[in-house]
Amino acid sequence: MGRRKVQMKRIEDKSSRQVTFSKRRSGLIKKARELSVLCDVEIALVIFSSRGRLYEFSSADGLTKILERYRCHYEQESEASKDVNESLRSHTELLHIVQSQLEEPNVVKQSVMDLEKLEKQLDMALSETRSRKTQLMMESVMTLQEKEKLLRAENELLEREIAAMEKNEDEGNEVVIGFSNHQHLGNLRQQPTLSLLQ
Amino acid sequence: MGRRKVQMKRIEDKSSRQVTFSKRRSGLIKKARELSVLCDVEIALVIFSSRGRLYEFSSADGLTKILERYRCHYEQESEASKDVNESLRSHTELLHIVQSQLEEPNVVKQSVMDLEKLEKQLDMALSETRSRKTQLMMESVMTLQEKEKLLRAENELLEREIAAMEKNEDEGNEVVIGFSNHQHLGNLRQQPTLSLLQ
DNA sequence: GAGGCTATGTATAACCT
DNA sequence: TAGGTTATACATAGCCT
Repeated sequence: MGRRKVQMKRIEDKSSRQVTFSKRRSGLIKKARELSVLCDVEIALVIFSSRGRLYEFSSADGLTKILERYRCHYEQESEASKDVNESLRSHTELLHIVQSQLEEPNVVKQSVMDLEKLEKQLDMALSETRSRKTQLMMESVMTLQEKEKLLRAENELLEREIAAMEKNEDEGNEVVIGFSNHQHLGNLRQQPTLSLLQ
Repeated sequence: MGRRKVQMKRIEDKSSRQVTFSKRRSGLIKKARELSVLCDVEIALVIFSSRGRLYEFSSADGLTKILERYRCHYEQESEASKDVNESLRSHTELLHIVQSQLEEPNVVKQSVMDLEKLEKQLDMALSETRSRKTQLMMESVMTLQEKEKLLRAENELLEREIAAMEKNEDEGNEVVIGFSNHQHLGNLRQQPTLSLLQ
């Protein structure tokens, strides 16, 4: 879109990066606005410059309201909104189902009782997923606490050994404490960091 | 950008609006991604289709960063759950409206649109509460992981000292390795176990 | 409805002031 | 550092399958 094709990687030159940021930012916001107008959809766009300055576009009041909370602490919230959206997705999907049910002409006659039933089912599915997530996290925490305990134990053992060695040093004796098991937790070291929470 | 210049107003034809939405949406997300990469900035883009489906782009940062930044949002939790209750009430109310006006297609459609809006609000409130809980748990996990790291570091240090002592033993030399800092993580021991997850 | 095609309108990279 | 110009690369409107 310019004199030359540009590689899709961070622009190293600070000056051109700044210029590109300024130009493309306004371009992006313009396009966001166009999309929201042309297609009558709600859009929220948040851009944090590397210096922490916030630029945003929002077509919806609701989203603006949420984004306002982000404004006070700048960079913090781009991530948060992602998380929210993630949680949001499943529920939105369910809403979509409800919606399509409502829009189907033959289903319009469906009673609200049925709709409420459907919603209850959807809610159940949701809370199931939610509690599963919670469970995974709890397990992760428990495992980590267990690890901590083991590491502390090992640590204590090692310190005792050192203390014993020091003592023997002082007394001019040989070290007699065995070293056979201060590595008994070695396998722990090989375990990759838990990633249940991604 | 196409065969003809397009007026900046809502596209009335439903079909072309849908097509345009699809095409421009992907274009917008592509550009958002490019901007985040080229200029190394954080971007969050959220798009709700008129049917309530969510599309998003987010230049994601590390988990740790998210947690660090999320702390300031704690106060808003109670507010969020309040919103939830409020929205739930309105939601039920809307369902009743739908029920009472099932015979009138036009009104139903309008109510559905209202419902959709309300659902979105509800959804956001819910998500916020949910993600608040998630954040707390994740923070706990992160803290524990940090602890683990420190303990491992301490452990390694202790083992090195022992190895050094052993070596000196074998060579009949005195122990010369200092013990001044193998306790530098001692304060960690005094910290009570986190109990954020109760 | 999703993809592919092309003519055409836009965005923008490199310059310039 | 910002804003204007121009040559190009890119996005996409209208069509078709």
